[in-house]
Amino acid sequence: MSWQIPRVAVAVDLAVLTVRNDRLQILLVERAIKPFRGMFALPGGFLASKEEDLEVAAARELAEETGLEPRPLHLEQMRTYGAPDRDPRGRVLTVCYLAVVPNLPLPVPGGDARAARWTPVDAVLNSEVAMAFDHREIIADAVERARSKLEYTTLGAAFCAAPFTISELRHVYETVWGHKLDSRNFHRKITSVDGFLVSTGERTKRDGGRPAALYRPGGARLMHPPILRSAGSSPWAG
Amino acid sequence: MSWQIPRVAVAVDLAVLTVRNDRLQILLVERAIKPFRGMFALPGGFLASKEEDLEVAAARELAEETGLEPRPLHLEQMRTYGAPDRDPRGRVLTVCYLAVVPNLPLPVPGGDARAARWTPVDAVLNSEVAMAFDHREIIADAVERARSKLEYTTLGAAFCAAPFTISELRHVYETVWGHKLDSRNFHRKITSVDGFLVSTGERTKRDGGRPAALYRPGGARLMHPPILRSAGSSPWAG
DNA sequence: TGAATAGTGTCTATTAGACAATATAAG
DNA sequence: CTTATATTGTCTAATAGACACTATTCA
Repeated sequence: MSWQIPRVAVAVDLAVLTVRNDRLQILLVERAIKPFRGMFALPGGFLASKEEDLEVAAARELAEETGLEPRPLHLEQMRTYGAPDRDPRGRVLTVCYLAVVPNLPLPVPGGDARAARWTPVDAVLNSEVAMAFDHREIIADAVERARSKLEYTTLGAAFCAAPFTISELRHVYETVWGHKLDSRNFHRKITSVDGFLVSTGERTKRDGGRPAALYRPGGARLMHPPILRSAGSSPWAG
Repeated sequence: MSWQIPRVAVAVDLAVLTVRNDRLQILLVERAIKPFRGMFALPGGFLASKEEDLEVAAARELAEETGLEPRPLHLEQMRTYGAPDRDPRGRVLTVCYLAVVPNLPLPVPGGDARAARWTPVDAVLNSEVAMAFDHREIIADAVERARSKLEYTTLGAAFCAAPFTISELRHVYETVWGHKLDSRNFHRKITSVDGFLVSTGERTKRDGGRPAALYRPGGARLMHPPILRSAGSSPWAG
């Protein structure tokens, strides 16, 4: 079976999203080598060996390129990009993964990690950042996937470091969707979804204002019925 | 860039779904060659050349293996499967596509087409059919994807040959979801979604019963708000 | 006390689901 | 007419969204 079958290089790329400074941001690396040198790209790389599993490669790249540990709360395969001309070096298929992480300290360049930086997705989608390959379209897909999944899954919790408050979770929704939500209706809705949040019994110590209850993610992955983003929202002011 | 990068064989597989004889069915081919010979598999195959686009390969395989023409109303990339041991011949990555087609005449084997047959997905998922590779899991993913997409997209129309009636569309929903829907509420809901259906002005000639209005698919791809499958349904009797 | 944030209660417009009633065909 | 299917209408329970109000902290 190995005679005339074409074999292609396979890469794994990561769209790592977080909410940081009131903006949805994505982790980018500056390319140090030739095609698109000096431009920005998604962290990723070729399979380490012919036997490496895709998910393993994705987790490895995330750690290698960014120093991010422990593993993200959420890592899912998104889509495979395979246009014949997407890489000037030749045919490269890239299997893209969507990762969602809390607002972590910026990884320090050096060592194994390349220079990785958080960049607001708006800047990328508005073409204010020079992107390598077809990575701008990939990022657009990733953002839309994340926005959509907030509606009907518990993905939002993956943006929050546990334990977190309902306000923090709402802030994630508002930032990713780009518009304000009513805090009281959001509170009622979220707490009514079975298995989304588990109360820790603890409360925040605030500097003014009533302390908020702290939660960690529950086991539920799907939210039913969903929170739909289109209806009943005020325009974003932040 | 071509020195130590591992290169792998890339295949494209198709999960082609239709509604036929009141059941959700999938197109399978019987394997004529060695790994898993005599077992059933999804139609598909390796990239024809190192330059072939993935979507093009998917469309080509569909025509080649099944004789199905013209192209399906719906063809979308679903997921890439890449477990290192999923193919005993060596590392093979398969990019899977979900296709949805109307109830077409069974393709005739012979010529370019291999022996392809429609098989109820229940039989596959209940392990009543011997499946090659990891194709049973792929089919489970495809079925879940289709069930889910009926909720919030206009995918259901892709199961119907235009022009079609609202009853035919409802029958698709009932068959894919496995439970009855209220015909009157369904009618009201579907016709209220802007761009889902376009009336042709024609009506069916029935053999008893009021003639039904005929529609063709509108341009809309998303349905908002969605029709959720969990709520308010009577158990399936057919 | 006042400012700030968390959380609960209430009202209303909309929607989903059950189901009655009417419309239009074939025998 | 009866049977069969399509389509419209009506009622009701549940839900989403707006928003008043209470609760609990800090200064």
